[in-house]
Amino acid sequence: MTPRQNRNRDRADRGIPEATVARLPVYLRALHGLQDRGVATVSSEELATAAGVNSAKLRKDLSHLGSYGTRGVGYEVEYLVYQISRELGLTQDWVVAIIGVGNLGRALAGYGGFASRGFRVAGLLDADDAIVGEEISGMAVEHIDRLEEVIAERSVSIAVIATPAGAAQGVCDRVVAAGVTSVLNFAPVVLSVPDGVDVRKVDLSIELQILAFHEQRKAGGPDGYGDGPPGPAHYVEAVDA
Amino acid sequence: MTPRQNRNRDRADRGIPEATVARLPVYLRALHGLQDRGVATVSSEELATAAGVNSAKLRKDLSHLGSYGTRGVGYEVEYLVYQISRELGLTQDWVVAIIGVGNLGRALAGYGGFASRGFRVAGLLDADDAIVGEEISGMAVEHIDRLEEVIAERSVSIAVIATPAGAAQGVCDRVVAAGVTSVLNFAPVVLSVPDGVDVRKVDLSIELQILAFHEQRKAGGPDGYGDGPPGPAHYVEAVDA
DNA sequence: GTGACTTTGTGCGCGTATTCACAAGGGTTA
DNA sequence: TAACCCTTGTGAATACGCGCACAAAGTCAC
Ligand SMILES: NC(=O)c1ccc[n+]([C@@H]2O[C@H](COP(=O)([O-])OP(=O)(O)OC[C@H]3O[C@@H](n4cnc5c(N)ncnc54)[C@H](O)[C@@H]3O)[C@@H](O)[C@H]2O)c1
Ligand SMILES: NC(=O)c1ccc[n+]([C@@H]2O[C@H](COP(=O)([O-])OP(=O)(O)OC[C@H]3O[C@@H](n4cnc5c(N)ncnc54)[C@H](O)[C@@H]3O)[C@@H](O)[C@H]2O)c1
Repeated sequence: MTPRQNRNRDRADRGIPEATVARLPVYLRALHGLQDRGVATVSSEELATAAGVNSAKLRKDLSHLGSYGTRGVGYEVEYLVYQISRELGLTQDWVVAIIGVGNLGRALAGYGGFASRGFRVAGLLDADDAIVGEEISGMAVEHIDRLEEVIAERSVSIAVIATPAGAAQGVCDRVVAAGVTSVLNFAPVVLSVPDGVDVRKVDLSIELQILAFHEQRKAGGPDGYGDGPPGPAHYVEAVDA
Repeated sequence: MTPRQNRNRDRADRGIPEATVARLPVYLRALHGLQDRGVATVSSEELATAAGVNSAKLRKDLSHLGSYGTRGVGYEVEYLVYQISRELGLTQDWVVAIIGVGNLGRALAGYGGFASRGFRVAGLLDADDAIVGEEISGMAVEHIDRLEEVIAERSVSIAVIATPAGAAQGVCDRVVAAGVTSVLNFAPVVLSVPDGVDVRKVDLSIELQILAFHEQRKAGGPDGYGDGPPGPAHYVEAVDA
């Protein structure tokens, strides 16, 4: 009603639900797809379908950033892209270092999906002298001893850990000590970090196990095979008697 | 109280919360670590710490599988490993096919963490003739044209999609048509599948964007920089007037 | 055998997330 | 200008997950 429309970010302030934050990148991706197809305006229904969510959820998510839609019309794609990008912090570049340049590390190093979202890989570090010096995707692998220097000199703000599990906590402690407060961990270990540091993990093995659980259910469930657990003798008490 | 202890899986039947299922693999990993160190018994407190969760949550999670602890003592590591493995369906092997053998696909192909959990990679498929025939980790890459045969002949039950985004939905449709009901997707697209098919996605870019969001918050939030959006002219209405 | 001690299993209250359903708001057309 | 249509933004209801706190249940020492 007020002629002077309230400034941007109306209720955006603090407190966007974590579940919403996790979906914003999905909306953003869908919006980029619409942009590429030259679509200028999109309804919550269409965008929700493209993002694979319920349209009410989409609207509520977007409402957390402010009132950026037009009733009766929908959302302006370009504007929404900008607002979500800003909210996620993608209007600036983020400097990433990848630690552990093995099978996975080098796949990550060459991945184009990083740069296109404003994540700039500024360092590849490894402990193996046979790998140090090697050039991967136009960048030389450096020795892990230089970790602290690299982080400080290049203002690394996100560390990607792709070392074996045993080395991950040690590496994590070092990057945190060096001032990094965001870590993406691929090693199958629970990293412990001080308050104020965010860790996100990607664990393939866990994903497969979750799939296996559901797959088993579809196939008839764990009740499907009649014989009890083939465990050691002292477990029989739990079976019957 | 009943002398005849109720059969295994007391309330295990149907209905283990999804959140619990997602944590069981973490507990399992922690338990394997304890096994390697020769620990025979563990309390919920210890295991919870190792798994990075609250001990009450751990106990409640385990209670969904049945009453497998001993009050005053804790849980027998070996027995718990077996029960969780059984619940997750890891007492049998699962046959996996990896589709798209690029940077990421070949990292996955050589990953030892699969086999150690009972996931057997039985096929590597790609559309690029330059890659087909190549041997990776002791397995020859096959042409995507043979997808349906491979799935049928080797009883593939889990498909891992590591193709470019544009090809993912097409590949997904084919594996689903071929009878696969579990898909792990690395391509940055929302896959649409019929009911009864489970899709889990791993999206690095999303993880980084979530980290960026929190990183930005720590640095002072989106209110940190005073100038309004540098957007096109027709957005100024939303800025002020 | 008994009592003290330890740890499980869970009832309960709380906060968060999801979904429905609709009034309010803006565009559009005659 | 006015009536109509479409879509947003959100109140309210529901479902879900989390963690505290404690009684029940078992062990262990003596
Ligand atoms: N390859 C996959 O597909 C895959 C999948 C899921 C999880 N992972 C996990 O990702 C991690 C890396 O996997 P990978 O297959 O690339 O392993 P890898 O053995 O090929 O590579 C690990 C690299 O880390 C380096 N490294 C070891 N200790 C280090 C240290 N202290 N500092 C710096 N670098 C160090 C090694 O020299 C090696 O180059 C592992 O924890 C693995 O469990 C891998
Ligand atoms: N590399 C990474 O670190 C990384 C990280 C996150 C996500 N991803 C995603 O994973 C996917 C694969 O990434 P990548 O870096 O390995 O890409 P890539 O280009 O190196 O490999 C893709 C492979 O898929 C094959 N392919 C293309 N169309 C196919 C089809 N219809 N059927 C079968 N195979 C086909 C190509 O021949 C190629 O070998 C992409 O969607 C990418 O966005 C990759």
